[in-house]
Amino acid sequence: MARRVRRSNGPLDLREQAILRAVIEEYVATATPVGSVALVERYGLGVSSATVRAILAELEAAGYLDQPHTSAGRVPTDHGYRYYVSSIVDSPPLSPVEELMIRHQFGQVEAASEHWFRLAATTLAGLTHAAGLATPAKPRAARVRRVDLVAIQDRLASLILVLREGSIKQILLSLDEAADQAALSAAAERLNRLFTDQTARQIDATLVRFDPDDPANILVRKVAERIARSMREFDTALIEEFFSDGLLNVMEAPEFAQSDKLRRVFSALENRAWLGELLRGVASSGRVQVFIGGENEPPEMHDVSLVLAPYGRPGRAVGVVGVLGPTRMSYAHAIGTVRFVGGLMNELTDQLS
Amino acid sequence: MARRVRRSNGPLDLREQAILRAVIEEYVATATPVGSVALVERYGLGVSSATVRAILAELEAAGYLDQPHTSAGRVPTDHGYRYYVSSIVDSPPLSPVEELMIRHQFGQVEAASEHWFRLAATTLAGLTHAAGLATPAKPRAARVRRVDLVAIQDRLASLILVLREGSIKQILLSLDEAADQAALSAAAERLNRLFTDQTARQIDATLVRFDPDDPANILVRKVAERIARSMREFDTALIEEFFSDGLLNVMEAPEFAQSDKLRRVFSALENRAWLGELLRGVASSGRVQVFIGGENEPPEMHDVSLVLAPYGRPGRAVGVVGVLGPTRMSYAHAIGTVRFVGGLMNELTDQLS
DNA sequence: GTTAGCACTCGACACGTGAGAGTGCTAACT
DNA sequence: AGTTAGCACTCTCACGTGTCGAGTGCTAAC
Repeated sequence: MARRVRRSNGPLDLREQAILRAVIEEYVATATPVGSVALVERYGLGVSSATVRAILAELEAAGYLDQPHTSAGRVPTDHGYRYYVSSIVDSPPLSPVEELMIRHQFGQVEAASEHWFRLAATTLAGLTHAAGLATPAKPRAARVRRVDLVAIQDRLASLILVLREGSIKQILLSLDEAADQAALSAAAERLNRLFTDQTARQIDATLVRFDPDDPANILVRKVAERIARSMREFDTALIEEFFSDGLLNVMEAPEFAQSDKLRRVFSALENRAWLGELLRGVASSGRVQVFIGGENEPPEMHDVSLVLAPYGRPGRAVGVVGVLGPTRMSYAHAIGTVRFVGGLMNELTDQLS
Repeated sequence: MARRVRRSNGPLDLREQAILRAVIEEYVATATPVGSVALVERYGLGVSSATVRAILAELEAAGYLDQPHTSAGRVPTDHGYRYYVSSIVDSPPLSPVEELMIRHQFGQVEAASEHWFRLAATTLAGLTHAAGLATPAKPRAARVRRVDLVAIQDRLASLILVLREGSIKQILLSLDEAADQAALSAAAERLNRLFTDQTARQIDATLVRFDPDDPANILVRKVAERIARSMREFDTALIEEFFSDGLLNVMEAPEFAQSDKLRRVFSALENRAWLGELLRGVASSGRVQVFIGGENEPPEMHDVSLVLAPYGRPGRAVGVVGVLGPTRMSYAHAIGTVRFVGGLMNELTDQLS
């Protein structure tokens, strides 16, 4: 008699929490539905399997767990994972050893900032055994750091445009009339004097005041217009670049062993609109965020989770690093790792102005 | 009576060739072992299935075909594919429509040469429904095109090194003593005067003649050494970068549907030593090359084939583009496409000096 | 409120069977 | 001599069946 019935849908009591955690951890480790007996055996809960069964039934009724079929163990739902994740906001950080290893890897890469974000993705992939994701830090509005012009042929020049925050663009220019390296260098010098630290909008404003009849302005104007155009493109792009590594790690998870689910996930990643919106949200939130299975809008992403952290300087230049893994993922570890790598990227980008 | 027996292991006669081709084309199309009946039905060979069977048995004995089990149809061996490939050296080129599409795509990319090779990989992946591969054109010995120094903080500067053939490196420099932008610009100017078009070796030679006691030389020397070091690293790297796209296309092939073979292929691609050697060979061969299944040394690559073409200028700067697909691949189409894209990359890199 | 006991459910696995595809061989035909 | 129809044979694959075991929910006793 006296069957346990949840008195309310209020917060879970301590024992329920413990069992939910145990189910999730066991399931994350084994990838098979977990039953009441295994639970009491491996987690020393101090009660019998029958009691655990009663609680499992409650947790299922409350939507935290699910049962693939009548006589199978329980599996966490997205809702269950969400509860679990919110209970570990203050997750244990990485071990000092791991931190040192990561810092060492970044030390190797010779301060080539345009490669940092790739390295972040690779590192995250290695540490979490999931896919690592990263975008470069993208300023809200690009500013010129340095302009250079190199002669290639008579009427062909290479424009090298270095933006603040370390992005470099190389653009081929075809000129209206021949110009030697000296002329190009002079033009570049003038461009630097005029436009260093300026945004596309500011360049446009300056150009308006140019004397259209002065022949000395022709080359400079042409290049400046090209620069402004390139910067406008850069500004309007949602994500300039997007790097992922270790997608193969995810393939190893048994839930993706054979189905083509994973392939759909990969294609969905090409959907820049959704991803861009997501990343933008994370970037402006300023903290680590977790998106679990069905919480992701595209149906293809319902079987995977994302753990994302922003880095950079809010309002100036921001990027995102994170991991993508199966919903059945070690969130505590993933969150700790992503948080640390995000912090490291903060430090690194701080060095660059 | 009078069972057909191959009189010699000389070249195949016309009918045998036709049947071998038919088997391969049918198998490439259907991915299932092909039997004698299907063959006469779909390829109007003008003989009965019994005759075809006799010939199939011969081709099998000669090593061109294989039988998964007694009562299955035939499947081409690597040897069979090799024969087929060598019989289509003068493969039909792409259709004009396809060529136009490709050119159009490259037209879109705004002459940013460091992205061309990626685009080549992406294009190849799309056209062949296999994985596209590409390396950037890598000069035998890097030469300086342009050096630039940008102040970041008091003792921190960004060195921007543009190499010929379009490669750009950004390197963070920590200075021994503070230097403002003017000082850095002056140093950069001097570096450009001294070292434009020089190799790492030539820079080293020039530095030896520097007066070690002249304080004006300190900054220039430090930067020059860093430049030379970076260029030496660049020179010794087998493949600077290696880009692949569309690995997912290969996943769609039924032979890789579930097994983890493909994962091993992916890992094998990380084996830079083998791949570097292979690419180097292709680059110096000057023509499209095909590597079929077991012809690849690493055992993980025994189920895939590579079609690779070099581009660039022999002796100066060369790169490789190509595709990776299942052994059961449409070689004629792949070869035609790879050849065309390789030629296009030739045109494009020719523009840059 | 907890626990032992028990009937019940359902997937996983092994096994057996039949259909179908494709072969090699033989004997007759051109 | 080369080609073809016919046929027995082999092997895979799909399907249905039966058994096993894990895990459950329920009930009655503690």
